[in-house]
Parts: sequence; structure tokens; C-alpha cells
Amino acid sequence: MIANEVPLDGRAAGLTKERLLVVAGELFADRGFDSVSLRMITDRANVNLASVNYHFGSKEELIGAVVDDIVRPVNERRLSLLSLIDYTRQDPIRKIIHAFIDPVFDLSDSGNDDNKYYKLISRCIASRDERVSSIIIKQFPEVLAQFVSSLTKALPSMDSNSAHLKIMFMAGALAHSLFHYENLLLISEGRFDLNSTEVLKSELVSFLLTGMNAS
Amino acid sequence: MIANEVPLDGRAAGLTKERLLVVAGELFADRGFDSVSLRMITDRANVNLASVNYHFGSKEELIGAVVDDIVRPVNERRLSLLSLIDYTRQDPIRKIIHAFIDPVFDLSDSGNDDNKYYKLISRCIASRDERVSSIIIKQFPEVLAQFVSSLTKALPSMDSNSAHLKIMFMAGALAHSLFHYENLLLISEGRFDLNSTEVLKSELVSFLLTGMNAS
DNA sequence: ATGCCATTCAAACGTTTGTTTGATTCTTTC
DNA sequence: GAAAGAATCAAACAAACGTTTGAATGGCAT
Repeated sequence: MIANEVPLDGRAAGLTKERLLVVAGELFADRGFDSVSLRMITDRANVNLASVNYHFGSKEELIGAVVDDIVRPVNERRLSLLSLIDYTRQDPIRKIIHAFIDPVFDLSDSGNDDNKYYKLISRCIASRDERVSSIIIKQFPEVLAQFVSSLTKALPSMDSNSAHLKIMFMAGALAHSLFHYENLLLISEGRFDLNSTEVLKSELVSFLLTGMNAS
Repeated sequence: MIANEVPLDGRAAGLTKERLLVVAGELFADRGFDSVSLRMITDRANVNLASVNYHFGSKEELIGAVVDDIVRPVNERRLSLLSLIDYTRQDPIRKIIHAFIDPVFDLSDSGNDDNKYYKLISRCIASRDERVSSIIIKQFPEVLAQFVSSLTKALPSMDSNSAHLKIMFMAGALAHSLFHYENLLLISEGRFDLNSTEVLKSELVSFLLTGMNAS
């Protein structure tokens, strides 16, 4: 599960910064931002403790870099997909939903079910941590506004307040189910046979699709 | 916003333990469990630092007590409401949804919109913190199983996997929207006129109601 | 009043935290 | 190949943390 077992002796290029981002992402995803110390990160990354402050300045900025690295592309992809929607064609609501959730599901480590990206992004979405939400908050209002706009365009009868709330419901259902996906598998002890997140995704889409059309 | 401004001199009965629970709950709700130190709690509660370890044994057990105090009554009320449902009458799905969310909304500080209970319970629901989830995990499988059972009873065409996921979607939408309720008000800067959580609740119910009936 | 037990208190404990330092090593450039 | 700059290293730093200690103080039964 470690990023790279290459001993990294002989000053292997400028890989240190990259290794820090990768390993920090793995650990943050699993245990949260506070519970992970810089020493855990540097030990696992086989780099010196001081390199965090050398390359990033502080732990807070390392967290910021990790979070930004995963949140920014997701939001950019969301807006990109949203802009492609043709509201005169069928099922624009479904496309709006996919524009919101697909960029998250697409973060998958191609078949790796212990997926750090899922856990990290849902940790970010659902985060109540000031350091994280300060990054989220910077991007999300724009994203939220665009999705509200799209939703009211697709469903003219829906008012803005309702649209805002429904986007939040969608974000919550997405983050929560992804985040507790492992727990769900554990709790049911085999009775619950999801072999991939594809089932989760299709269930989520149909759930959201009807919910969005609620009066 | 402090719990009680009574100086508490003259050894005012066994209030210390109660004050610790109240103040710790307020701070945990706002900043999370890790970011709040025992010194913050004891300072604000006007009690001695050592009283936490005296009354609770450790910070971990204080967290446990705070979480248990708020999670247990909610889950007990949920199961109680669930057991009252008559599946032969109309709209059992709506009653199932209310059984899940009402005990959370009922935690309200009667009109206090900066509601610590909302934030604390949604922090617990969405938490991946070992110390918290060890408490949640102890209670939630039973709750989850009961709701899955109710859901499949009300909608025989729904399979167990689908029911599990839908409960998770509901939990996520509930926790996320409650926790970010304040942020939602801030982001929209007045354009978003929810004067109470009643609007949020009714929107949530209608959203979930249609979502539960999704194929 | 006296002894007893529970509680509170100030102070200190040992860890762990993020951060800084100054020397050292590698890479690059001329 | 020597100088310069970037990166890494072991070591130490101060601060904050949860916890423990032992004395002081409270109420309460006798």
C-alpha cells in the first residue's frame, strides 16, 4: 500500500514533494487530518521530517495542497459537464446528477476497492474542519450556484430555495454513502453483496433522480 | 452562549460533571473532538482541569459520554417510532422517514438557530473517528437492520441491498444538510430565506419520500 | 467538634506535536 | 573541477497536550 518502495537514496530527483502529497493523501483519507502526524507521513514516505516544512511551509499548507489537489479537478469537471447539457433534450435532470457525482466516482483507482480518493473527497465534502472547509468554501458557492441554475432551468417549477436544498441533499447522500461504503460492507457481513461501487452509483442515481422531481 | 454564569464557588453540589458534559458538547459541536483541548473545556466551564479525569477518567471517555448522551436517545426514539407503524394503513414510507429524522429535528433548542445538537449529532453521524464510530457502530447496525426491515415490509418489491443503500442516502442527506445549514444561509447572503429548519425538514421529507420509491 | 469521604485545586509530569536550525550532501553551472 | 544553489539530514526547539500527584477544601454523619 506504500506509494513506492524505491529506497530513494542518491537524491532521486524532486520526488520528495510528490511522495509527500501521495502518502499524506493516503493517511488523511484513512484517519483524518488531525490524527495524522508529520512523522507518520515522513516515515511512511521515507523522507526526512523537515522536508514537509521545506517543501510546503507548514502542515496546514500540506493539508491545503492535498485537499486542493483532489477537490479542484472534481469541481472543474463538474462545471465542464454541466456546461455541455442540452436542456431541450430528454432527461436533463439525469445529466445534472451525473455532472455532480461522476467526477467523484471517476476518481477511482481502477479497481482498487480500498480507494483513498473516495474516502478523501467524501471526507472533504463532509468536513467540518475549518482548514478544509476554507478551501471548499472558496470553490463551492460557484459550483452550487451553477447547479441551482441548471436545476431551475431543467425544472422551471422549482424555486431557488428548494433547488439549493436538493443540491445539498445530493451532496450529503453522495459523501455519506461513499464514506461509509466500507462500513456498510462490514456491518452486513456478506449478506450485502456489492462487488463494486457501480451498484452503489446506479442506486444513488435512481434515488436522486426521483428525489429531484419531488414537488 | 456559556452554559451557566454562576461562579460555582462554594462547591455548588455535583454540578461539575454536568457542566463538563454541556460545555464539551458545545465545543465539540463547533470544532470537532480533536481540536478542542481539555483546557478549553475546563476554562469555559469554570472548573479545574483535573476534574475531567476525575469524573470521566480520560478525554476519550468524556467524548464517549457526550456522544452517547446524544446518540442513544435519538436511536431509541427512532426504534420506538418505527415500532408504532401500521403497515396496512396509508403512507408507511412517510412514517418510516419521520421515524428516522424526527428524533434529530426534535433535538432543537427550541428556537435557538445556532443549535449545538444539530451540529453534534450530524458530526457523529458523519464521523469516521474511531472513538466516535465505536459508539455509533455499536448502535447503528441494529437501527439500520430495523429500518431495512421496515422498508422492505412497506415496499416488498425492494431488495435488501437497495434498502440498505437508501437508508444510507437518507442519513447522509439529513446529516449534511443539517450541518451545513448555517453555511447555506451564509453563502446565499439573504437570497435564501429559510427562517427555520421547518422548511428544510419538509423539503427533506418530500425529497426522501420520492427517492425511497425509486425503482 | 471530629473524623471521613468526596471533590477541587495548583502544580508538575512525560509525551507528542509542528517547527527551526545548521551542517551536510547532491546537483547544476560555468 | 570548483563554486553556487537546492535539497536532505540529524538534532534540538518551544509549545500544547492529556494525565497524574498530593495537598487543600467542601459537606456530612456521628
